[in-house]
Amino acid sequence: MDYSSWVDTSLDLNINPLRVKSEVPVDAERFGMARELKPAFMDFQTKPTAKEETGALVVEMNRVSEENRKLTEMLTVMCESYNALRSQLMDYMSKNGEKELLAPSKKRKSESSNNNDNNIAMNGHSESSSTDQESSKKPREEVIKDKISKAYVRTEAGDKSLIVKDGYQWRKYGQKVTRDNPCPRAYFKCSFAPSCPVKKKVQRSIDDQSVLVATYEGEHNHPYPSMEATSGSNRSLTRGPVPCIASLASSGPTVTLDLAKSKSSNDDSSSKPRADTPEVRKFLVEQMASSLTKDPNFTAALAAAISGRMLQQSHSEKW
DNA sequence: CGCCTTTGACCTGCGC
DNA sequence: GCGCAGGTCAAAGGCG
Repeated sequence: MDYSSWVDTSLDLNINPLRVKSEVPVDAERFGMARELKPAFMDFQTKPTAKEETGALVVEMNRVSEENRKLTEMLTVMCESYNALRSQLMDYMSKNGEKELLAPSKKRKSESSNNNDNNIAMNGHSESSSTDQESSKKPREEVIKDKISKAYVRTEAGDKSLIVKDGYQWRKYGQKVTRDNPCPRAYFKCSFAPSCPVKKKVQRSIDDQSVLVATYEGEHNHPYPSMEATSGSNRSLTRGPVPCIASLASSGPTVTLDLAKSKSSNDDSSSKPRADTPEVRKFLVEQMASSLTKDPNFTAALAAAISGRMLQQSHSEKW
C-alpha cells in the first residue's frame, strides 16, 4: 500500500497572476469598493519604497514556496519510510508473530521492546493477548493482568507531563526510570473507585518523545465517569481510551492522522486504515486545510504572497 | 483539610 | 546466592 498516495501532500498554492489580474478589479467593482481600493493601491505604488517592498514580498513568496516544496518532499519521504517499515513489520509478524505469542517469555519486561510496541501501534490493536506472558507473574497480579491494552497519545512538543487524558481518574503512585528508555515511567492506579484494580503505566516513546505510551492493565469494575465527574482540571474530555493516534507534526501546523480502529474489527485485513476511501481522503484534506488555515504564520505568509502578486501584477500593468 | 504528586526505600522476579 | 531491574509502598510536601 502506498501511503504517500493517501493525501495529496502538495498545498496547491495557486498564485497564478492572471487570476489575480482578472478577478480583483471585478470583485472590487462588484462590491463598490473600486473607489476605495484603487487610490490605496495607487498611493502604495507611488511611494518610493513600493518597488523594494514588492520585490521583498516576491522573495518572501518564493521562499515560502520553496519551503512548501521541501516540506512536501519530507512528507513524501516519511510516508515512504513508514510504508517500508510497515511492510517489514508485517513480514516479520507473519513469520514470527504467532511463535512469539505462544512462547512464554522468560524476560519479565518483554513489553518494553519497541518492536512489540510498534506491532500494536501499527495494527491499531488496543488489546494484546498477553495473558500467557503475564500468567508467570505473582499470583496476586493474575486477577489484574487479564486485560492489557496500550494507547499512544501525541502530546505538545513542550509538554513534559506524563498525563494521558482518557476520561478516568488516576492517582500516581510511582515513577521509575527504566533501562531501555531515559524517560521516566509513571505508574497510575484508577482512583475513581477504590476497589478498581486497573493500573496504568505511562512512558514517552523512545523513538518519538512527543508520543506517550500508556499501558492499561485490568478492567474497570465501575461505569465510565460522567462528563460532570470528569470536568475537573485533570479530567479528560475524551471518552474511553485512545487506541492509536499517529501524527505527522511539522514546525508549523500539525496534521494528525487518527489511525484508530474499532475493537470489533480485529482481523488483519481490516486492521489496515481505510485511507483509500473517498471519505477518508476528504477528511484528511479537510483536516490539513483546517490545520493550515488555523496557523497564523501560514495565513500571514499566504496573505503576503497574494498581496505581493497583486502588487507585482498591477505594477507590471502600469509599466 | 483532603487529595495528589514526588521520591527514596523496599520488595520481588529473573538471569548469571 | 548475588546483582540487576521493574514494580510498589509510604512519608513528606504542595496545592486548592
